Amino acid sequence: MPNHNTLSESEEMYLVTIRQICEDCTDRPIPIPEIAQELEVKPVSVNQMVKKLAEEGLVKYLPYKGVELTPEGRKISTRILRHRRLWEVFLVKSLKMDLEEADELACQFEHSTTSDLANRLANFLDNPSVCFHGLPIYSSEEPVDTVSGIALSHVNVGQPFHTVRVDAEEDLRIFLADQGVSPGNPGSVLAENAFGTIILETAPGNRVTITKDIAERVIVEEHHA
Amino acid sequence: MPNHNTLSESEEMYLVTIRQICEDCTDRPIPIPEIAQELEVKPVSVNQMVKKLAEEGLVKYLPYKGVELTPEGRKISTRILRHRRLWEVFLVKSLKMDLEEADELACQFEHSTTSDLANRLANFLDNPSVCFHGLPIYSSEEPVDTVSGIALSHVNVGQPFHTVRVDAEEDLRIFLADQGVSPGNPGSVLAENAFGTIILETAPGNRVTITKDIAERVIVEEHHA
DNA sequence: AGGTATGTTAAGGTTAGCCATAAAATTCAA
DNA sequence: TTGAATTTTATGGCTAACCTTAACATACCT
Repeated sequence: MPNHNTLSESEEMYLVTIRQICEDCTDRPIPIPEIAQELEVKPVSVNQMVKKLAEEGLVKYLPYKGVELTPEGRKISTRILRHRRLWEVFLVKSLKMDLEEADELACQFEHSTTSDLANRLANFLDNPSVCFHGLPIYSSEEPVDTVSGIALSHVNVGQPFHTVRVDAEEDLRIFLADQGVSPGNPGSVLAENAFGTIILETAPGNRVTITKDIAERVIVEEHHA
Repeated sequence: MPNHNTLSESEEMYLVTIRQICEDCTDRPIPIPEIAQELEVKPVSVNQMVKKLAEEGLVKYLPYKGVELTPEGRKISTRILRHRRLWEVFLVKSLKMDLEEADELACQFEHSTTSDLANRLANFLDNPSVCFHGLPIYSSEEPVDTVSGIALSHVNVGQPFHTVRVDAEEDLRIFLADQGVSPGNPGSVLAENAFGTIILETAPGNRVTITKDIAERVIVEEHHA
């Protein structure tokens, strides 16, 4: 039972930093030296923090590759950003503060903000969908692309889905992307055969066959109803 | 940069505790053992904290008598209570939170709340005069010291004054206090020389030389005819 | 004066957390 | 395969706070 309510400010900083690098680029793992540069600390320090976060199940560390957020880590960083941005909106919109001061305070307040409070605040503000920087204010429902993500290898035949993440090295990611299997892209499982492969359709008429062990590394979200 | 914005949570707790005992009873000095009991710590710990608060000019300590708030300490504890209670009102009234949870959060938020923010919040809430416990929400008017206090570096030669506050880290505060430059203590400026230092007399025959950049951090009130 | 209460000082222990250097081990990549 | 990069471990330092015990010092009051 990871204790996510007790993240230090520093842990939150690391998490959010990773999250934001993730968002800028795509889903590649973030190398430790890159995080170190961003936060202006030595790589070894990042290494330790990453180890800590990994123990808490918030990131997945692939040595020599980099760091990526687990669904849990993604959820938490999402929550942090949601809370910050809600406060920002409140401070700017309701209290007419300067954006810059508001951001600073929002960051402070976030540390003491429970999900319940955030929901109340969101409601009070008429559930804004973006902050004053134009960045999204995620819903309190766990953001689609994360919590409900499951491995493609576990998706039933006939099930439509869209890809959320591809846990693989660059070559494989590019190969899959070429076939239409990349974050955001929809698809459906046409069939599953006896040789440990599954057949997808990633666009009308565009069929792709991949092995199950590759499918295990493709995280998708199923389309329901 | 007043030292007063950088009180630790514990310092705030002590200050508010003293304040509240003061309000219950009248203006008698509060004995240290009483504070110790209230906060469930040993008297010696209170002694140290009181010493610290006294150095910062927030309380006046009368050995064997007790502690009382200085105007500055009163002002700060007032501000803390104001901020807490404003948050309480916002959380309960606008966000419909339970009073108990609201109080807890209000206490957290108060630590990051600037006067400016509090004023905006008060305004937003139509300047409530009591919180949900029926306790007063003090106004933001802050008299005395702030207005009349000026940096010792700006005091003219010959001018008598008394020290109001020393905006400095502990070592320097102690050093200055040893020389007679501490909140409440009088003095006068004897001379100013070409080396960027000034000479004070803090007691008959007791002369002190300090640099101007230190003097900049000593806030005093001038004695006018 | 003498006991009790209170104050003071010195020294140390604790918690919580971060970051760093150095050196050894491993992996990567040309 | 070999040098460069990366990782890991072990150690240490540092900040910021707070609280405590022990021992000594002082004041208060009868």
